[in-house]
Amino acid sequence: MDKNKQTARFEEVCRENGLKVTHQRLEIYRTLAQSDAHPSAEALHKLLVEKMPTLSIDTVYRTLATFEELGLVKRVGTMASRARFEAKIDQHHHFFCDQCGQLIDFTWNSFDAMYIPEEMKGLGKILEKNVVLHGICSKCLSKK
Amino acid sequence: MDKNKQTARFEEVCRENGLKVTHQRLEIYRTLAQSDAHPSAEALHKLLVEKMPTLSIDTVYRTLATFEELGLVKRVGTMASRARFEAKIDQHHHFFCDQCGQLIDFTWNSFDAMYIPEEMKGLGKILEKNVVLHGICSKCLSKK
DNA sequence: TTAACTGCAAAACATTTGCACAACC
DNA sequence: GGTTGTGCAAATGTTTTGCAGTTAA
Repeated sequence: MDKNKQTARFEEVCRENGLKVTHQRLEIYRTLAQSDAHPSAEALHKLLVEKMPTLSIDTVYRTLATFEELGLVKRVGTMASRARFEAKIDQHHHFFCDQCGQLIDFTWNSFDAMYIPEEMKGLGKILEKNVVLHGICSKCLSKK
Repeated sequence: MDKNKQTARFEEVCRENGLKVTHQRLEIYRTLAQSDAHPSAEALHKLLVEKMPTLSIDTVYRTLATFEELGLVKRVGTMASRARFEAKIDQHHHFFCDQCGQLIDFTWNSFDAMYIPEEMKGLGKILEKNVVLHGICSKCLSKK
C-alpha cells in the first residue's frame, strides 16, 4: 500500500468511527505503518519524539489501544500482558479465546508434517513451528 | 505421562543440572503439569499457597524461569514482556528470533488454504489462523 | 462551541533483584 | 560446612488512569 492510500484509509476509518484525526494519531499510525520492526510502544515513542518532542508515552499507549479496537493495528505475539506457562512439552498448538482468554491445546499432524516454504530457509535456524488460532470459544459464544 | 513418570523425569532433569529438588520446585512443577489452564505465575501461586502458605510469588517467578531454561516448562504465547505492534493487516505469519527478538513477516499460501481438523470445529468460532516460527535468525547465527 | 484528545503526574500491575536466613547434599 | 534456594522487601519496568488544559470538527 502506498503512503497516500494508507493515509486516506486511515482518515476514512477515523471518520467512520467518530475519531478526530489528530497530528499525534496520524504520526503514530504512519510511523508504525512504515516500520517492519514490529516496535513496542516505547520504541515507537522513541522514534516519534524526534519529530514531536512533546508527545507522551501514554498517548502512544492510548492511541495504539484505540487503533487495535478499530482493527487498524495488531498486537503481535499473542495474548495479554502477563506471561502464562505450560509443562506440556510435546508438539501441539493453541486456540486462544480473545474474549475470556482461555487457551486450548490441540494437535494437528498434517500441519506438523508440512515443510515450510523453501524461500524461508534463509531466515535462519528454525526450532519450532506452531499454529495459533484466535477466536471466540464455544462457552463465550453461548453466553450471548 | 502419568504422575510418577512425570515426577521421575522432573527429578532426573534437576539432578542432571545440579539443581536441588526442593519442596517448592516439586510442587510448582506438579501443579503446572497437572493443569491445562496455562496459568500465569500469579495464578499458579494462588493455587499453591493453599498447600504452602509461605510460598512467595518471587519464588514462583524464579522457579518458572529456571524450569524454562531447562526446557521443563514453556512460556505460552510468544515473546518477551512488552507488547509489540504492526499495522500490516493482511494475512501473514511470523518468524521470531529467540536470541535477538527480531520479528520477520512471511506469507505461506499453502498453509492459508488448509482447513483446520474437523474435530476442532467444536472449539468455537475461529477468526484467525496463524503460524509462529521460533528459532535463531541468520544474523545471530553468523555472530557466533 | 463543545465533545474528544493530550500531557502530566501518579497509580496499578507484572516481574526482577539484593540480601540474610534456611534447607539440601 | 558449604553451596544453593527461599522469603522478605524494595526496585524496575510496563501499562493504565484521573484530571485539567488544549484542539479538531
